[in-house]
Amino acid sequence: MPRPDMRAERIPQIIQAAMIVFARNGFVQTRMQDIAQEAGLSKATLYLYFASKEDLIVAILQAFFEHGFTELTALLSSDSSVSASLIVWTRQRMQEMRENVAFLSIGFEFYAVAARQKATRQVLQRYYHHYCTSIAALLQKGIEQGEFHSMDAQELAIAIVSIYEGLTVLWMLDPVGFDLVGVAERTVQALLASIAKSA
Amino acid sequence: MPRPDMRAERIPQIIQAAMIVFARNGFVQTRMQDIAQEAGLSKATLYLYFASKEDLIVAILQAFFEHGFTELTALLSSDSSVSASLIVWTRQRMQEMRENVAFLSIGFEFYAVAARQKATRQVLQRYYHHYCTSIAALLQKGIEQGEFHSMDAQELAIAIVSIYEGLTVLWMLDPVGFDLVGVAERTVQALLASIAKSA
Amino acid sequence: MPRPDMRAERIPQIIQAAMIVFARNGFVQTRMQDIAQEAGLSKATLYLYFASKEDLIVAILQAFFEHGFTELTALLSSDSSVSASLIVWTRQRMQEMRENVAFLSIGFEFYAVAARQKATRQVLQRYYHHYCTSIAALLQKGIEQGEFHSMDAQELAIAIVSIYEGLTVLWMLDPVGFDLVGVAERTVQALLASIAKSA
Amino acid sequence: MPRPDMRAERIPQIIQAAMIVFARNGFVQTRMQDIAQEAGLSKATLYLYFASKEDLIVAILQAFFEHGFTELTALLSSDSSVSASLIVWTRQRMQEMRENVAFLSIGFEFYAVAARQKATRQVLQRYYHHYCTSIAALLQKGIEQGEFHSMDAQELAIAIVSIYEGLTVLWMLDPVGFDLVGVAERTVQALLASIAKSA
DNA sequence: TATGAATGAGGGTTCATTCAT
DNA sequence: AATGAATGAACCCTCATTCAT
Repeated sequence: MPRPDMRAERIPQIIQAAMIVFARNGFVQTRMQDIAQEAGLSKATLYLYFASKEDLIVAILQAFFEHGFTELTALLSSDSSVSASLIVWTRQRMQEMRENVAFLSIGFEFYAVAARQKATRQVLQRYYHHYCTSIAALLQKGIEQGEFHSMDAQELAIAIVSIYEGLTVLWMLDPVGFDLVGVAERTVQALLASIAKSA
Repeated sequence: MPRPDMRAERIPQIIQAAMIVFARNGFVQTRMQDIAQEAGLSKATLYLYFASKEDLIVAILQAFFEHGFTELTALLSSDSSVSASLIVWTRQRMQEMRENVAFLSIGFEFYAVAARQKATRQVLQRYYHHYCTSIAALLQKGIEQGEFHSMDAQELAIAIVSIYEGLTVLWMLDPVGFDLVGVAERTVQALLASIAKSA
Repeated sequence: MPRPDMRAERIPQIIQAAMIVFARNGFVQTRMQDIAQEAGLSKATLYLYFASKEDLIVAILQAFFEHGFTELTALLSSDSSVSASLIVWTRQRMQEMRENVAFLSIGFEFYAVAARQKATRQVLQRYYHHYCTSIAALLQKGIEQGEFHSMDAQELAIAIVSIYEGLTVLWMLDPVGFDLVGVAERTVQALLASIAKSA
Repeated sequence: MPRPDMRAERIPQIIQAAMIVFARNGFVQTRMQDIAQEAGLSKATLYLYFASKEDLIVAILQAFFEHGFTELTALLSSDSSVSASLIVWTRQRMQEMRENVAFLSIGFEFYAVAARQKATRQVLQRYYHHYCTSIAALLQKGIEQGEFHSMDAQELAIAIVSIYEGLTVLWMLDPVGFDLVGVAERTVQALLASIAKSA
């Protein structure tokens, strides 16, 4: 078993390589050999750091879906209006999608795995639950500050996150068909308008 | 090559069986043997009707993404208001999703394949383009009939379809977390309200 | 089981078709389907006339290597000199090779099978034994008629037949490299000259 | 990809094993499993050294038909008479055939393949062309040294090589029927006698 | 007599994983 | 710590053969 400092160097190197080839060819069609080659290591070396291909996929699952939403919760203490905050968040989020377009296929493949495998589904469920709850907290703040009418904040949060996910799918299919960031912004804007107290 | 009447019987039988096991195990992990067993046929018989596993997947791709939107275009000649029509459509569509939950994973797997493969991407792109265009036509009718303010019908259609897709993802992850049909209806309602003339 | 008259029609039809595709693709690579298609019949029909692919190959083996040498033995009663007879035979035999070039590969494949399988080897052995013996009888006649010196007729016959076989191999490899008939004639001529009594 | 020194060990080992089972069962009927077993390796290991069964057959084709004729060309500078040289060569060649009788079927199978496949045919054609040309050079030397009358050396070379090939076929069919080496020697002797000057 | 339909038994090739060095 | 070498377990696809009609 490699020493900690070696692991700290190799593990991100391998995950990075795996993501590149997984994105290109899918989890199952990607061979350990492909990952090794992309990482500039030998196949056997991968097994020093990950017990199996499955383990490596789990590590990537975590990298994708097990981070917090610090930026989002930070907006809770922002001075801006909630509407403005959410629009900023929407823009940032969509820009991020656009920049990571090369890895979108990995996310979609995780959707497919989640739809059949409980363990993966739970990871994604926690992630999106946390995500929606963070958005809902913002919306709740808007209600409390008199910016919005009273409404089901959790439900609207789900709708907003759904828009992010759904637009990403359509945009992946036809990246020049519409402006991902613009449509997202305007759609969220429209939903917020529907709950805004007459300014 | 089997006769047309035999093909008419076997092909749906095989596609049905394939969808069941593909949904359970994914395209790549599913063995032709599994499909044969599910269909109550021998492996070799599958090859009388489909030249390869690839071909069978393409047939399912078409079953999923190459039908028209006759019900949707029928709404164009409906006497109801466009808003009412769209809500009805939304409800039907989401109920359909709920009923076909067992096959959702196939759809997600096609997203993943589409993100990597141009041919599959083009099929889905055509499908969603047609879908959005059909919705946009309805919205346009609403504008012309004075039901809606003028707006970018295509963009709003994209937003609506995105809501369908995005909500389906979140709901698949947590089917008891929210009411798929209800949230969809109310979210679409809210978007339509934002363009409605004189409420 | 088909009636005799049907068999008399179908069996040559099938053998003919089989020879064409066997010549093109070899025994093992040729599928019963290929033979059926070439014969304009269905696969199952072949089995009405031949119990197995093996049986069909045996039938072709017989067609190739189980006929007599009536023309050759006829030369025994010819008035011509043995030398002249053998030259004529050589010419005819080589012309025949040239005309049946399309089927040469079948003969070579039988050599290969004979080299590994006793049963096939015995068929070919009988054939060539008979062939050499017929030639030897002619040579013997030449000795008795005072045309040739005494010599080992069987051995010279083997040499002559070997020349036929060997030249055919080389000519198949490079049909424009030399004149099959001419070289065969002149070589046999040279061998006969070496045993001719000074005319 | 294994290192050169490992390859140098494994490749001959595999080729040797393949030749043994190919000779016994033919190219197509031989399974990679059979070769692996004969070589004492696993099936998958074969694929570390040969990309396919086809590749392995090509390697054997080369081993059979792509070596030079150094011994033969060496005879060009011999002091012996050309006749004596050719008789020595004939004897050596036939003894070699007798010793490698176990592999004769491979050679015949290559004839069959050559008769159907241009690529293989070209390899054999080059081989025999080179072979005949080397013999012809010897004969030409005999002419120039006054040992032989003028004649078509290339044609006679073809005849001599044909005798080797043809006799091998007949001898394979009936190894006790005649003395391969003796008949070859005496037949070549007879042909040489027919062109010898003043014996 | 003929064949459409079906299938059991394979065979070539791939690949995740292991292990000796 | 790293890897060259090896392999067991699969998996797709093929094909000779059978049989009901």
